[in-house]
Amino acid sequence: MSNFEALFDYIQEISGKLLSEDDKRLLMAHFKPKKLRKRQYFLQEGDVCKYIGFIVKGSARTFTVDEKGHEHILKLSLENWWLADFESFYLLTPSRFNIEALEDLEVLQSSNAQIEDFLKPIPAFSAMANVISQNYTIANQKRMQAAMSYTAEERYEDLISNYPHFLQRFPQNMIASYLGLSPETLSRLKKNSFK
Amino acid sequence: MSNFEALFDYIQEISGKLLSEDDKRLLMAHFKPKKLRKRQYFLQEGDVCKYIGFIVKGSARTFTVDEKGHEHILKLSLENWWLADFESFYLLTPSRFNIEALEDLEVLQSSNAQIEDFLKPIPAFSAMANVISQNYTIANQKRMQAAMSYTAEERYEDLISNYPHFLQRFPQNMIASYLGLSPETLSRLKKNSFK
DNA sequence: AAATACGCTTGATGTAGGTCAATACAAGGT
DNA sequence: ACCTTGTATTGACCTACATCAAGCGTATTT
Repeated sequence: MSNFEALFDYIQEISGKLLSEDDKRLLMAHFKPKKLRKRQYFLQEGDVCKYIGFIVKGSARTFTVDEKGHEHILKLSLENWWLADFESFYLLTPSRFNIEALEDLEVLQSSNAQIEDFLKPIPAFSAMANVISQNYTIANQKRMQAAMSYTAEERYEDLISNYPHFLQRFPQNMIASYLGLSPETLSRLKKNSFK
Repeated sequence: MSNFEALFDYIQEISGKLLSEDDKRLLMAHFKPKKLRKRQYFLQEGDVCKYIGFIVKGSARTFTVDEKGHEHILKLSLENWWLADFESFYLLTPSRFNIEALEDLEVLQSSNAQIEDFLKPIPAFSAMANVISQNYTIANQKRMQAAMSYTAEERYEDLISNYPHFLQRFPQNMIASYLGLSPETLSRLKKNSFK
């Protein structure tokens, strides 16, 4: 038995609507619990992202590998976040991203086709989908602006104030990559900001 | 009389659905034509973005000004694109962005409240909204990845292949800012890639 | 038609942050 | 308990790109 309550609570909170017992049954029938151990991949570059996952427990990173072999983390994800490469998921194209568990991971996953099945019948779910897509658009806009206008130090301070728990959950080299910095630079930057 | 046909065509093409005559009347009643001359602002930093605009003719830039007074262009927009700071528009918070006409601009604009009025009644419109939000998410993901993983030159080549018409419509210094480069760097970069 | 502003290029110089390498320590696996 | 692997720090050096400044051609403005 897996924790569907986390998913139900999440949908109800984000959408501001209640789920009926039928809704819940429908969700339980279409979302499958899946466990990944640390280091396992939820998605590998080149594969189509067939599933979207809701994180019940654990953490993950979404990253690319460039031609020089360097990794770039685009997203760090925790409990109550969705896990997917949306481009690949929506368009069914091969993904350029890897998604890897950073801690043992429990997700509830569902396929593109199945999601369509309850977008219409469950009003709370489609309301949630709309809110999320708004939030994503906003977050992306902010992140893009930060990447363009802020210095490394400002971006780090931004992270501290917006996602303070990241510092506890993710090692510093992951944070550095997420900020677009080398681990050395982040280390130095922290030292200087403390004097 | 203004060109609503462009808007109708756009909605129908993106959504894959037809608009009824009633739909069209509803849209015409709620979207108002607005003209801006080159250099005029569609949105100013600090104001709430009350309107979303559909560009019928012309072009615009969305940019921020940092504390050193430097401008950073986040978006360049042309015909058949939507114009808004979605964060401000959705949440009704003061915007950090400016949106300025780069050429004489004709838009069809509507307020947040009015948009809600036809999200439900016009199926083609809500289908379009969903597709657009998907496209935005995808485009943002790509852009973020490009900003993190690519060099200046790669980003420029990316732009050439994805938006070749940008080079005709926007001056080079705007392109540079959009790519996160100084105008001098872009100029040099072009010279080198031609040998 | 003159005056002004704007956009592009080129050169000289500056700097934020990357790369490489060494060390130290903590954590997991067997 | 040992060995391996991952993570953080620090120093020396490097590079991509920014900044500053000057010159030039082409639009705009008056």
